Amino acid sequence: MHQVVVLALDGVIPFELGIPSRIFGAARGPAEEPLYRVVTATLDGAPVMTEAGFSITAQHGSDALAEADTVVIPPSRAHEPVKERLPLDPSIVAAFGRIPPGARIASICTASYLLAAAGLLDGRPATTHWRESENFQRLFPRVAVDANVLFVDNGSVLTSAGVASGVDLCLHLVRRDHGSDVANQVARRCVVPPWRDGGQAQFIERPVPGPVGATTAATRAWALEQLHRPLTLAELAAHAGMSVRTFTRRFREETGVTLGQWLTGQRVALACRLLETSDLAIDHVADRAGFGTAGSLRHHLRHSLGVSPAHYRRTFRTSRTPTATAITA
DNA sequence: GCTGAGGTCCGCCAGT
DNA sequence: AGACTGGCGGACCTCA
Repeated sequence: MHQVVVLALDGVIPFELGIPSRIFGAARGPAEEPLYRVVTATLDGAPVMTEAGFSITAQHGSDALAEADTVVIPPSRAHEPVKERLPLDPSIVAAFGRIPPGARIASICTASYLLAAAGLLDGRPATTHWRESENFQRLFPRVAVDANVLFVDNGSVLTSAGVASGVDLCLHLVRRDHGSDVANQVARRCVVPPWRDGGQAQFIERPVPGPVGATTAATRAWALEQLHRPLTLAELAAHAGMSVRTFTRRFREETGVTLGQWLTGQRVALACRLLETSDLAIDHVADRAGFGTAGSLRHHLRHSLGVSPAHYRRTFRTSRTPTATAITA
């Protein structure tokens, strides 16, 4: 079973600490079987004092990280030395070293400081609590900070904005692993919205070409300008100066997804932006985002976000407020 | 929801 | 020998 390890560091904030076990723990398969095992660990297995003044006793030490498929780090006081430009505590570095190479690592709120200090966010987009974004960007110029999103998914490394966006992040991971239906059920069980209303982008998915030096990066950037028209594998391979086979292989290695999945993800994101910011008819949105028909757009939007285009637009537009940025705080 | 055409993905394998 | 490339073909997916 997929194992989620929540790493509770000294001074952890109890609210965020509880989010992963609540969300992942509520995910059920067709026969009501749990889909995740969630365990909480501390660095040495000893109790830690929370930011709320009570201590918690976890049943695992950082050795549990070696068995993790997903590691979630809630915010704590542990990032304070990083803000003073001190190196990451060796015990945290050692704990990170135990995480298997294939595992995902996700931070909630200011825990993104720890991921950045460990170099996991270099050259990648990320987010953090909006009040910290300026300072974060100053400390980590190699990270592309976006304070206007609820979370950023880089495939194996994920960051979320303040506090409750941890819920959105965990729901996103459930959706990624098991689809919208399971994620929506979790949301219903936990009485939270399956996706968040708000005056800012709901999420971004691999928004920029991947690692620096990636050989398909220029072609991906080029493709982003051409989303409105049909793009074929052969055409993109030719643009990259590779055979179709090599391009397919490189693309998978560099992005973690296939070309088709990536294109669909980018087109869904573009359609969402058009739905949010324009009054274009649905079939015009479909056309501009490169979906052949409105039916195709509907299919993909429902698959990715669990809602229809009209529903998405209605929710987003009616909830927009001038103080929207405060919603993620 | 079904269907057929065309596109995509990826294991396999030979060539460099 | 080992790494990389690219063609082939069958399974699978997407779209209208």
